[in-house]
Amino acid sequence: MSKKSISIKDIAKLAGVSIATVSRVINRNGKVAPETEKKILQVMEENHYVPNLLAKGFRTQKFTTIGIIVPDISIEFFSKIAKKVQTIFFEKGYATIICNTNEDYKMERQCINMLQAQHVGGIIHIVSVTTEKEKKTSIPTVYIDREPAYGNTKKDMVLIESDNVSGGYQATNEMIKKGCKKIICFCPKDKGSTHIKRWDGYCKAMEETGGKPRLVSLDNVSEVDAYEKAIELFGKDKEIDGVFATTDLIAIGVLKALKELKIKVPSQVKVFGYDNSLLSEIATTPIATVEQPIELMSEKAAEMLEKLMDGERPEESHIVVPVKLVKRKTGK
Amino acid sequence: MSKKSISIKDIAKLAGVSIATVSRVINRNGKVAPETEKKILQVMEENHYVPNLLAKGFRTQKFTTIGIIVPDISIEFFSKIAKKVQTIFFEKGYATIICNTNEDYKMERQCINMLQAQHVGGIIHIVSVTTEKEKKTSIPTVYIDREPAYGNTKKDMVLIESDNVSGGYQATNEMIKKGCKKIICFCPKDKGSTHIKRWDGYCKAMEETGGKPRLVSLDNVSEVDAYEKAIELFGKDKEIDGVFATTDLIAIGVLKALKELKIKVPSQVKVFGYDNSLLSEIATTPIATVEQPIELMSEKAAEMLEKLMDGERPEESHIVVPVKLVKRKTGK
DNA sequence: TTGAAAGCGCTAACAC
DNA sequence: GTGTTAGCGCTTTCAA
Repeated sequence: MSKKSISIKDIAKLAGVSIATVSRVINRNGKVAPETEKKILQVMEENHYVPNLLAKGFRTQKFTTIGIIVPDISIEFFSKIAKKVQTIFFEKGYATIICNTNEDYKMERQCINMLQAQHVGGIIHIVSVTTEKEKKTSIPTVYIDREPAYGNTKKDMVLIESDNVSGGYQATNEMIKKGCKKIICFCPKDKGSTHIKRWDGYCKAMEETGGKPRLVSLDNVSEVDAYEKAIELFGKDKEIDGVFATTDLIAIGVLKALKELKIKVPSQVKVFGYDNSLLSEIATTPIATVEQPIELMSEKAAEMLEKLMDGERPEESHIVVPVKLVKRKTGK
Repeated sequence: MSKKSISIKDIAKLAGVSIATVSRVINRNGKVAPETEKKILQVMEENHYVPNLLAKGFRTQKFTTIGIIVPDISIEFFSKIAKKVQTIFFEKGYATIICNTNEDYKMERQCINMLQAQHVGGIIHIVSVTTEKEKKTSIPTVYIDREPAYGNTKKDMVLIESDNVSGGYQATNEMIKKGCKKIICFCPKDKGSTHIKRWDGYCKAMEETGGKPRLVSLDNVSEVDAYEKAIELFGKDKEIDGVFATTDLIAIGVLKALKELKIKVPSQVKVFGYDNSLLSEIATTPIATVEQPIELMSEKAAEMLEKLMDGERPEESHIVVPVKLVKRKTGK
């Protein structure tokens, strides 16, 4: 295969110095005579020398690789988190390994093992909905978004999430303010902690205003299921004038059903989604939605992970960042 | 930080054998007495021993990590490629490092350096539009989708792409068959080789049928620019009855403009996008589009990369896979 | 069938 | 300022 890459030893020989001196130049520690340094740098340049990070991490036991585990990289919200986290760590000189679990706990376990074998310094983890109950590694880990199942022992778990309860609450309240009398929540309840929290927020808003929470329970997060259940529901119940969907994709499904039933949005029925995805923005009928501060969440997570990797016990282990309503001006 | 992880030496001591024997068990080579093996396996199990892949790769110079470089992981097409490639290699026991370049050649160069320093065995690379002219590494690399700038020396470059020319051609022809007389192409021409090829396909179809190719040149791939240019164009030219957009997002922008101008799709104007993204599927007016075989492209790429890593010179270094039209039934 | 030992590229402690 | 050297976890000859 491609010729063996050139090592510190080769550089030392070519520059006529010892490997220790070359090492000093690479790491900019210890004293080195200016002309020696210049010479070494020149040789490194000429030979396109790239230090072997494997050997370095191996030697120092300092690992400059970070693992990111997501349930599905092709979902906008997760890919944005991964992108941001990666960018942050890249700037700090870390490599990042992004892993997909496809929402499968077996894949998840394998990912963790693999990351452990690769000796990553830390992990940013968005758990899959089928995640296992026990913590499976001693590698410093920060969870984002979804709450791991073993979360009852909160102390030893760092979680960054947005305020899902508040998101559900605010969205629902906004519709109530706009005059909605009968608001339904479309939610896949067994698809992770976040949906449940959004549902809780919805319930809170409803109950505060004397309304009765109503759930359309979905089997998955596709727009198809939402569409079908919406067709059925709106076919028989003409009083509904608001829908809170716990994610944008669901809102899109509902929207399609409403369009087909010739029910006008938002004049007859208001629809709220969740995530401020590209979808919600560019849908021909744009949908109001709840935006999670992805950048902030990623920054917090990176910050916490760095602390963990430095051996610090963070004072707060559960950070909840605020969400923001995104209203849209729509035609009809 | 987390306690030092347990090494082969610890296992050897606990099992009362030498590290060489443990190594043999791990790698299933060399002869080991059954009971010795059993004992060792038991000790490994009890202590949750995970072999240090860093040390292993370091020692053997066999690297079981693959790098994937994409211009923007938050774009559906790229994230799907990354997901598929990662899944394929995961099953073969490789770890994958996914890197974002944000379409920036400086980031790209850094990514390559980093992957080289991490001693990845191979790279799957979707170049950024600002990519540099020279090949920058001797690591086995397979390009997907976009053609690198130094592609004139095709021999030493492996590229997997879908048939963009044919995609443009087929989409345009489809509209011509449906009776369109004046078809316009919306295309960001300086945004990579793929758009240019789609434009070429469009031109071919137009010229074959005696039509004149017309270009609306976009500054970027956002739907905003497409929207604005469409508003202007359709405001003054009422004869246009077809649009070929070189990506779905652009089609969405055009669609918005048409809706605002109360021009009916597809009865008055037909719109074709590209990529069969979720967007095109669930847009309230679904758009016809061209689908690239993402899975197939990923599989081919993985296959070629494995060959390169094994030191084989592949017989064909430029693979073009076919695309498929996705027509939609629409309301109006 | 098993063990001893060299060495992969690098850093850091120590000697000069 | 610079060189020598041990050793990180592992594989792989070579001997026993």
